[in-house]
Amino acid sequence: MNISSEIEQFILSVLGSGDEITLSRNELAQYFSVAPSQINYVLSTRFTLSRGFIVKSKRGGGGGITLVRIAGGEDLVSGQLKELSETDILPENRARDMVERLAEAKAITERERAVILAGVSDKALEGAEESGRLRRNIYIEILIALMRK
Amino acid sequence: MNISSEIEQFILSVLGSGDEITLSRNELAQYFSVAPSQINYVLSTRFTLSRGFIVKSKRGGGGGITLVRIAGGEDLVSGQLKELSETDILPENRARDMVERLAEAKAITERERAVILAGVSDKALEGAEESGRLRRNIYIEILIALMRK
DNA sequence: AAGTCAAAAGTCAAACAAGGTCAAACCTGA
DNA sequence: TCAGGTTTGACCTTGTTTGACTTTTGACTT
Repeated sequence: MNISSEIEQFILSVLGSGDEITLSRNELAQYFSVAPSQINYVLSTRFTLSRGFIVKSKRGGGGGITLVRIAGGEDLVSGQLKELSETDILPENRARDMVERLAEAKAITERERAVILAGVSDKALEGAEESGRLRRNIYIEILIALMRK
Repeated sequence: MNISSEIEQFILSVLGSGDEITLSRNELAQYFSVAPSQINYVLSTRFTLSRGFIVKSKRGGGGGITLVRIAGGEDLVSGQLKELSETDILPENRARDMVERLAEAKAITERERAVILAGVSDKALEGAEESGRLRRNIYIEILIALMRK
């Protein structure tokens, strides 16, 4: 496993089932012997909004970084549908984050998560023209199905 | 024996009776003194779905290639995978039948059924070239996801 | 109250570390 | 001989790690 993922796991384990944690970028970087900016990398790739986190930070003496896990909104699904109505294409990364978000919020089960991720993966769509548009279509249909259940 | 077959045998012997192995493309290539892309050749000719393997990979630092041997073909899911490995296209009505069979056998839940049907529906794939091939791809990925859970 | 400064955190691009693709060259057995 | 499988290498894409430089902020002077 790479260091970024270890740091992610570490943060998640300290967070436990809580929904907020404050940490020091420099301390964390030192603890893992990496460049401080690596912490930013971890935050921006692993603790994104679409994965259900908000990152707040303050610079200067006594500053720090706070991660907040946001509660699963009741109609995340229709929120995502609305979100999709405003774009033409859906890149794989973004789709993945959206699905993770549903899982995070317990709007879907582990298995459903795996199934949906598989269905909108680059692998599944490989060879297709305009895969971004297609992925959006597929995901929209899936969201509609979820909403009806 | 050619080098590709030797590499195949080597991988199989390391895999032994296990059903999963992770390897490094570069290391393996170096070990056999071949071009790294030869490993891709071996994977794509020897470790195919129809021979009972799925290949996953990740690029970048900490990346690697994982081979998974799929179950012998007793259960419905791997049976369907095998079935699909023998065709190029999957029309919507046939996909629907296959999904219904899974639901019938309780291999998937009601919601999973709805999600999968949505994902492989004509509606979702509307506008795509070669929707039959695409649908087959998507359904294969979904089956693989189901199998791994 | 204003100025200074060190202690945070942020940004960004380059380097590094995988794996992927594709086509040309190369074998080899009917 | 020649078609099909094999081997190689040049170039591509994605994900990670590092470091130099910038910005913000609170505490401490004056």
